[in-house]
Amino acid sequence: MILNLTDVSDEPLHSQISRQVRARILAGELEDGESLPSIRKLAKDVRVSVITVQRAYEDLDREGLIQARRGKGFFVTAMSDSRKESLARRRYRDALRPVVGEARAEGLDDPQLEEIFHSVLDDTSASGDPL
Amino acid sequence: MILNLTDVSDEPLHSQISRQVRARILAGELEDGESLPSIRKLAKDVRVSVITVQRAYEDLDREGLIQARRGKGFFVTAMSDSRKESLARRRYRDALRPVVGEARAEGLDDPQLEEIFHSVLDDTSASGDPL
Amino acid sequence: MILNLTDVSDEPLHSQISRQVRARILAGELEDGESLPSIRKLAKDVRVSVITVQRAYEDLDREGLIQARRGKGFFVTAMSDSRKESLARRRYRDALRPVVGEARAEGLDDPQLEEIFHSVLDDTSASGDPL
Amino acid sequence: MILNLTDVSDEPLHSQISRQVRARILAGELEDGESLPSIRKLAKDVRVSVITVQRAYEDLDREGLIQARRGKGFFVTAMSDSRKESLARRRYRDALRPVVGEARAEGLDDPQLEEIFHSVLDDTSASGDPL
DNA sequence: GTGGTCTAGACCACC
DNA sequence: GTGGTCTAGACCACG
Repeated sequence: MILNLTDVSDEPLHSQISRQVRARILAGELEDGESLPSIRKLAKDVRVSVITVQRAYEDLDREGLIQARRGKGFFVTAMSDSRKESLARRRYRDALRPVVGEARAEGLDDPQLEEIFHSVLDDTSASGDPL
Repeated sequence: MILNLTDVSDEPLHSQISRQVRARILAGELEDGESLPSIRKLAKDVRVSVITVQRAYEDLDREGLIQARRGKGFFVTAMSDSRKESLARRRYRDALRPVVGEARAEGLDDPQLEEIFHSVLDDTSASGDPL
Repeated sequence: MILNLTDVSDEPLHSQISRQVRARILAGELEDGESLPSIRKLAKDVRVSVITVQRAYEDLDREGLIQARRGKGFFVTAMSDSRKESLARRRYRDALRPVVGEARAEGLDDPQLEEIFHSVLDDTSASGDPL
Repeated sequence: MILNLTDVSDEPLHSQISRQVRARILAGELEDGESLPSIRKLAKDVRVSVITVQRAYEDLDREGLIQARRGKGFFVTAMSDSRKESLARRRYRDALRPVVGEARAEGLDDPQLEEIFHSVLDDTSASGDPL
């Protein structure tokens, strides 16, 4: 598995890992029941400590997106597409709320918020994987 | 000055302070040239360490929103309304980009992103100060 | 023999096997002297490794519930009903003690412990095989 | 804070720690808002690694029993007594269910389950802190 | 081979 | 001082 990691970010490494794996699961790029790379293998591949990958997987496990099977490794939890979409929507909504709230507090009104939202949609629509 | 601060949050205290002061400046609630509470007074009012307020003011100073006058304290930088709006727009845009990027990576398409964006606009429009 | 096994559980597979076989022996569902499925057959039936079944049988052997006869496989040890009951009581008691101890440490008093105990008895009395 | 830890148990150290701290919180022995020993201090006191204590606190934090305050340490979350009791009841109930289920599967009937339950209550009622 | 736990030691941001 | 993150290396149970 290929991940884009950087240590010049505020975001902890384990969070970068879990975020990117989560995106692939929710987007359906990883099939239900598909096995994830083992902790050790992924750690080696992306050049981080075993524990860092472990924390990332732990987080996804707690979210219910992946499951550890004894002695076999981690596997993508079976979920309906609508369940995946629902999770993605909730995450997006939760992330959006404070952004909109702060922009409003800084004096922007709804038409402005909309206009800029659309320009961001357009700017980024054609780009490759943004993670 | 009244600020809503909490120490059970991921956001550092100094950042909570600078964010709320910044919002008032950009929203025009603090007049150009108006003096800000002294570091010591604000620290006392909001019950945080002097150094925490200092750090918040430093951040705003670096952004150019406030200016220190030797021996007299900090003052709101004179800025045109369009300049303020431009700053707010840029901040909003920069905050929005990764949120939209991640939601797209998780499989949401533009109509979904729009729909949820509007529902967030509606949900939060009538609320009080969201900071 | 039909067993309910899952590898997404904290309980090791071999322990799930030995637990379910043990229950059938103590409940009298397996006759004294009855032969158990061979290690290989059971492993095939329930889709686990031979070594996993082996380990389960070893545990039961050590407990004296089953006995290996050279070249013939494993057989249920002959035991009186009262002996079986006594073993079941002891296991239950040993499992109960820490549960009660922890609940007490968390502030529950005896009437509460009793009330919840009875509600659990009622809740689960009509259920099917709980293993 | 004094904790009873043993490394000859199946239970991981961090779980022993969180379990004992949890019991004190739910039993009301630690007041709302009271500060817990710092991770480093407790680690030193009970002679385990800093990380082991950190995991224990992390678990309690996720359960909502304690909260980290930036730069100040961990504090007991304010909770009503009924909330505490409710949490203790749920934990007890969840722990009880599989114990009763297994005993039933091993052939014990309700009068037997009750009788032994009461004998366990009596046996352990006068004992000191069982953790 | 797999994940789970624990260790010692380090650096960072925050207060 | 505090907690948060990361590292390298170890041992264990499980399959």
